[in-house]
Amino acid sequence: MGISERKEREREEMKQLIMAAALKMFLEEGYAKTSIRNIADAIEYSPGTIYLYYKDKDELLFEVQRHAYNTLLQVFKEKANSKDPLERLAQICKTYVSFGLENPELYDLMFIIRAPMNADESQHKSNGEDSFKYLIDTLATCIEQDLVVFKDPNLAALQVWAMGHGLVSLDLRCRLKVMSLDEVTTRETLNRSIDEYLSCIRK
Amino acid sequence: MGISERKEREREEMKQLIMAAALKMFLEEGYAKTSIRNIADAIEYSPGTIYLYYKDKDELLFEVQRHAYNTLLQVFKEKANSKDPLERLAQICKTYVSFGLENPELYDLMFIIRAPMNADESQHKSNGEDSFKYLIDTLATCIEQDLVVFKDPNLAALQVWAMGHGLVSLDLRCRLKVMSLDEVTTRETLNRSIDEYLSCIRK
DNA sequence: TCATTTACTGAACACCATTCAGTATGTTTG
DNA sequence: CAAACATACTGAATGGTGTTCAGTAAATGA
Repeated sequence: MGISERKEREREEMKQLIMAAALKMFLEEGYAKTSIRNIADAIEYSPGTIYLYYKDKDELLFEVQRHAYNTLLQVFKEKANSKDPLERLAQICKTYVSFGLENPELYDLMFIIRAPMNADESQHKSNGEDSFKYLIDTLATCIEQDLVVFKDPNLAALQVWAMGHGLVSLDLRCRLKVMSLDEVTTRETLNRSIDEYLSCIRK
Repeated sequence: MGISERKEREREEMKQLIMAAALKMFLEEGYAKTSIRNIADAIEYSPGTIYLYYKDKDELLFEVQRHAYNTLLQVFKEKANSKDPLERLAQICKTYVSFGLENPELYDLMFIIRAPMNADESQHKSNGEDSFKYLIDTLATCIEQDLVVFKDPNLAALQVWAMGHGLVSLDLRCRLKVMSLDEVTTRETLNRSIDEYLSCIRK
């Protein structure tokens, strides 16, 4: 009997419907300003229904994050695929920063917002791991070929990520105001910082 | 007549009372979980009273931030005051990271939380500027004495800050889970990253 | 002493996330 | 086919939130 299969499929479709609406509204209005009621309104169901598919608002955010991490990985595979590992590393960094600046709300959901990485310990390792692995692998190749000053790919990846995330998140949180540079140059400033940093770690 | 002076003083004391209670509760419970009602309860006033002294919850947060930035600057002056500019730079970085790890809630309020830097454009330049200037000055001295690879103190400060902030905020948001290192070594890992980075930018 | 200003209250408003008794529909079983 | 059961969904209710504002009581000034 294919009924239970159909039910399962319908359930998955419903989860997708909710997730898509949530994503859209998170991006347009931000996580905090998007209420379960709003999402329910948007998909023309009652608020209670959403709780039949997601435990709470955080679980919904978690689902959206998973989606976003996959997106980032896809972008990496598209725009950071040079054969030359050093070049690829540069592409990864530039792509990461562009991604953050062009999708500020999405970046927020992925890397800055509090919930739900803190509470829920179990599953999250898998979340975003692939994108991070993409960076680690590239750095491992760089290290193998003796192109960078690093020795441990993990530590190297942490450092590179920290630099990228630091630049993007300081900008998104308007902490670059203290530097008083006009908006047009913000992006250029960040890119120059990345370039300077990369030339530092190059051997 | 000293009445208006006394009133002014009393007003300032009341603002301090509210701010102190807010800070305490922000640190203990976090910004989001601290309600105006809770603060009012703590100081034994009605919720409405708080709005006679602060426009809204964000303005209260802003006041707390101002306080926190001053604290950070004091810590810098205490623990990062070596005569040798390179040494001082290292001290600043280490102090910054320690400050973040030891005061996670405070760090959150200062650098990660959304409100209110975004909305309110006017005053915030002054906020935290002093601490940033402390870093810029140190880097300017390093550049003068040709000790680092940088040329522009502003860009240099941005990069150093980004690295520090990146490391701390990724840790606070549990994004280092992807690296699966035991807790004891987290701090050591961050310190080693800082050291490695500093040796990169040294000439 | 009396009018006015000031400080404060706390109920009310419009939201929020979440729960759950109740309903209505789809599915399985006798 | 009908009755029993399972599933999907509703929407009102609970206990919270930030914020406002009419009303009160005390301090001040005339």
